[in-house]
Amino acid sequence: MKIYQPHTWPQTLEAAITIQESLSQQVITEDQLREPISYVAGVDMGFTADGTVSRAAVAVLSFPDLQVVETTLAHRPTSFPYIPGFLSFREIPAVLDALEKIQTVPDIILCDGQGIAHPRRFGIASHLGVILDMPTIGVAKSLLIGKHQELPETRGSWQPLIHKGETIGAVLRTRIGVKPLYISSGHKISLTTAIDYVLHCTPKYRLPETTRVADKLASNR
DNA sequence: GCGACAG
DNA sequence: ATCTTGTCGC
Repeated sequence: MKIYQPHTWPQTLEAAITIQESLSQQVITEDQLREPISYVAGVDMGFTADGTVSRAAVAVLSFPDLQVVETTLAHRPTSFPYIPGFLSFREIPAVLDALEKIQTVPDIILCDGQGIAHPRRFGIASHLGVILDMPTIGVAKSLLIGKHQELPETRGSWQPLIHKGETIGAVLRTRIGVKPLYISSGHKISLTTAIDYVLHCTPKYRLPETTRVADKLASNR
């Protein structure tokens, strides 16, 4: 798919914050999808043992049957350290390289990490969504910010994630007896719709099939 | 000032 | 994220 290069990549946290505060104003948390959805994609990152090389993987699956239709990989030198709150600056460059190779343009992208459940409401899913101007969902395995009530053990149960009095996402149980997932709107999708799609993509395991396929490729296994 | 902290 | 062995359960 064709990628329109957005902004230049910052070299300081101060510059990164300026970008986040500016672009976060473009995030849309209402449904603006092209339905019916035919393809969903998952993106994930892996790094070489010494961390100097980033490896991005993209997996496009058909929807709703979830069959793998295409995968791509991209490598590039790691250029930004991991700093909580700034994950996108470390991972998006390589992700864009991998997405550029994709022939089957997905209708929704599930990202590893937060959407608007972020200090400045601009996690990696939102950042990628704004750059691509397409629907993205934040699917994180752990909490970055926010608080929530206890979650029932039933699959599909969820609780709103609250930060500074506002609902920024949801804690979702995709399987009984395992840790929940942290879901949030990335761009052009509402929280409830995002939850629906995540549940549809997790028929058997804790993580979405999209993420599992991309994960395996990114970890080089 | 003291903790918390996506991957 | 990555480094690591065995172990519990379907």
